[in-house]
Amino acid sequence: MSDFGFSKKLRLLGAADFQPVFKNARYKVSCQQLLLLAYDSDTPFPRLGLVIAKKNIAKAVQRNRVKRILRESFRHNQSLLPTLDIVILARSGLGALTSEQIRKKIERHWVDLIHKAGKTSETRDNENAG
RNA sequence: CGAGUCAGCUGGACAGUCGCUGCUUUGAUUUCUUCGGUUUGCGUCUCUGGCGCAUUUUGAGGUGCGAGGUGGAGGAAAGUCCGGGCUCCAUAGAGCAGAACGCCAGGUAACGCCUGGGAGGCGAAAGCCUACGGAAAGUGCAGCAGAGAGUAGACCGCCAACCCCGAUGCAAAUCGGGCGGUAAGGGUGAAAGGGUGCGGUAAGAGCGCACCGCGCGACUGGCAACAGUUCGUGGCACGGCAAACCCCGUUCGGAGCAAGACCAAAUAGGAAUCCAAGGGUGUGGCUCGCACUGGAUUCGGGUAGGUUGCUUGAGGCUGACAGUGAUGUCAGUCCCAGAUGAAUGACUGUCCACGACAGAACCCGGCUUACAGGCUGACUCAAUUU
RNA sequence: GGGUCGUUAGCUCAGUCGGUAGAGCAGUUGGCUUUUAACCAAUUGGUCGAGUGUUCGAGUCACUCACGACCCA
Repeated sequence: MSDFGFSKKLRLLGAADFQPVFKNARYKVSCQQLLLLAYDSDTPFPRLGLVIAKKNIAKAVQRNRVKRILRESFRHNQSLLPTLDIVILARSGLGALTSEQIRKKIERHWVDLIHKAGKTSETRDNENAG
């Protein structure tokens, strides 16, 4: 397996994978058009799930475009990410942005997520040690 | 040249790197799993053998993994407006109700679609548009305005012949009034009960006649709708609205792949058979019919999730033949998305006309709506310009 | 994906059989009251979601489109 693949192992499949992330969303990163939720994964690699509601992005072409950009960005940056189950929710207005704008937004969110996960894991390690 | 009409095609191209997914070939025999053989041991029985359990080894297949090959959104995939296939409800049947359609003929699996023809309308033409059956079966509707709105109607106007009264007059007659006559003109309205002309008359009027229009009948042509420089006949009797009810003809059972089938954690709400009642439910109502609720007896049911349905089909392409055409028949050839938290993309480079609307979700046939541009063919030409 | 329904004043809703679109609340003005609220009176405000058609005339009838809501494993 290369460092840039995106097989079914790296996706969240079914409600069983999604529910823990929604219920105990330890890490949250958001902006006006995007919301990222994440929780520690059971697997030794990060996993991605997308929730793109028809209500928020009406046209199928726009929904497909957004999903492709988000998946592609995850695929390229997966080796940098901590081992989390990540759910990305689209909010209304995302479909109006250009592909370049969405790519920049999600890359900024990856960085934020790495920082947050790093800090909390440190504090947790300290608690465990003490 | 330019303007326009119709029909059809196309919907950025090429190269490299990375990525997703179906199918297929192949590798390693690492994960899980199904079926079969083999070795050894134990148990058991109807004991030269069979069966069961464990174990050894091996073959075939599935699944996951690696590598290679190959396929991977649309003309509208959309809206869900119609029609089918398919699936379940009884095998989808009978009557009523309801709905849809509606010039004629043909095509089709079927249609509200398509083709050809007719009629009416628009245009200079090519051509385009039309829910286009019946108002001489019935019931209705038409506010306001207007005298009158449907087997008509005297507001203004026109007339004063006939009849009656009065005045003048010898009388003829004239004037005024009454009883009236009149649908040509004005006015109202969306709509006022054929049109034009001549005759006729007190003034008028299909009252009469001619022509036009209309109705009915015949004849001719056409499968028919319908048409006619045809003939006869009727003074016209028959105004509009059925996207008002309705009548006539034709068609239609209901629901949908989230249909349905299979495997099945959890949980216990059960399932099958028999019996009684005819209340409740079912994908519109009633009848028939089916299932459930109730009681008894006997043992298995099926939510999350998964698998399947799932792509070879009224299929595409090419040719021949039949037909004005839609289309059909025959022959050859091809396999052309099948995802399921949901694939067909990202980046880089080059080129040009600098890329619109937009993403399959069971599958087809249509219709409708959205759409940057580009290409091809056929046809028309009034005015203007050359 | 499939099915069902809705759109009328700033808001919540009427509008039967086609004939000049109403009610309540809100707003504005005036009155009452020392003032506000309440009350009383008057008044403003509508391309009837968009377009096309039928009709003399459409909120209403028909068709096309847009937007919104709900249901089905």
